[in-house]
Amino acid sequence: MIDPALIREDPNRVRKHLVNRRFPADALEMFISLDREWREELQEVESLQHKLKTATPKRKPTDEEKGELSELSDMIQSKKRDLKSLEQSKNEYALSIPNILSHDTPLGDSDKDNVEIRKEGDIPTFDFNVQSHDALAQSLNLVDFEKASLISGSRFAVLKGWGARLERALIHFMLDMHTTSHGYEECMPPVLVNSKALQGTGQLPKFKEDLFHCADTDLWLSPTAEVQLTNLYQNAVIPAGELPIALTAHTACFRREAGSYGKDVKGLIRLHQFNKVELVQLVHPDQSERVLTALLTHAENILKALALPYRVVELCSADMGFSAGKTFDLEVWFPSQNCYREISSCSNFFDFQARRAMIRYKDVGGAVGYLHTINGSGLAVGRTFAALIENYQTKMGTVNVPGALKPYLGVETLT
RNA sequence: GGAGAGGUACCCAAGUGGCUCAAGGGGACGGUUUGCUAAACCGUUAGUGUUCGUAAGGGCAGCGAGGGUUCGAAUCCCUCCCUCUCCGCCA
Repeated sequence: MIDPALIREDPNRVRKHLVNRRFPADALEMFISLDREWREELQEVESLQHKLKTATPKRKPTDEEKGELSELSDMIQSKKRDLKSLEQSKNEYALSIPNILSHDTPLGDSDKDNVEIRKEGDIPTFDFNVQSHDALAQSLNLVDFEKASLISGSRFAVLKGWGARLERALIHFMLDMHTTSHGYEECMPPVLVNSKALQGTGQLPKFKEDLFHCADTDLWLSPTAEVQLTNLYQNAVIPAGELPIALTAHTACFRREAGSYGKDVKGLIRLHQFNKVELVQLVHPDQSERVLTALLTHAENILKALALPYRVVELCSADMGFSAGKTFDLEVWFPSQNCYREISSCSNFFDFQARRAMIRYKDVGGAVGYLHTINGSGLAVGRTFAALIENYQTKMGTVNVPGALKPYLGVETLT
């Protein structure tokens, strides 16, 4: 949620952000008019409430007094109902307005206008025809898509044998690096979350078609551990001295992928269920810009340790996620596709999520404010798996194990 | 799933319709005393959200959440959530 005071004081600035995002302004305009109406009603109700409070005697009132007070009380009650419904729809619209963009966000119309910041690592050259990761994985018996569709349908995978081992090794390796070298605390949260948590990080109310919902309950399959880790602190007031809070978790993540028919239908790139190691930091507002850079480095360090070529891309105004104010994507090289594909997305949300989830900090002086949240994938495990086997494939159709993973896998080659 | 007991502020806790604009402890903070500490004593401890106001400063809300009854609700009624104990089932 963006600061309602900002909308009241400078609506044009907010309108401009929506234009830059190529985002419709309906919700904003509705909010502005409902908010005005709500505040007028609120003042009236409160002054009537004050009147009732001061006029109510401490002892049994006379019948005459009772009549007057009763009338006043009825009026308050009906006005309160109006106020409540105004407030509800006002809040609904407020929750549907995306975050303000960072001052330095590049402007653009689509993902084509994202800005490449730098490239890292050497793109491997092959003196044979490279195989796609799904062909490789199937020929090496690392994964079985047919069996997965038998039990779960399309866009699921069963990892087997060395495939399962490799996935587990990657998770283990990533968590080890983030906990021992980058200072994150490891967490194992539930993967079922309630709608309040999803609202806190911005998945609800707008994007429920992207989520799996458990029938007859208020439980949803979390699409990213960002939801769990960030919302651990909902309604908290954290002493500034305890910041930053840095958490990492491996979880399964679940996405409907509605509207992505025909996209990445083969392989491990786009599944309904995938593993991800997530990085989340809760920081003092002064620190968020610096911490985003640091967190990006933490994600990059995984790619560097695995010696996978990648590039850093800054998202432009039109491609930015709903809750994010500034985002860097990491894109890893896929030899078979001859292009870079997203493997991590690292964002600064400023106080947007903190406002929704009511996560605040308290300074030594006692001043309370919304803190900033930052998160990123460190990394998407399935995509790392896919990139790894493609980049490390050999002429014989086997896969060399990168040095960093040998302690976890105990073999030099997957055959 | 069945049966019971709970949820009050940083913590413990009193409080079954108006004498409570939530008692009393503990802790924390400030002070008196003191060579220093402790003890004792005195004081502060509702934080927060929201709204009005340039501000100073008002108002309103707030006893797990949401509704209701009432002139008036922590207290009565309804729905829901969470915690604990026992039973059943289960990895």
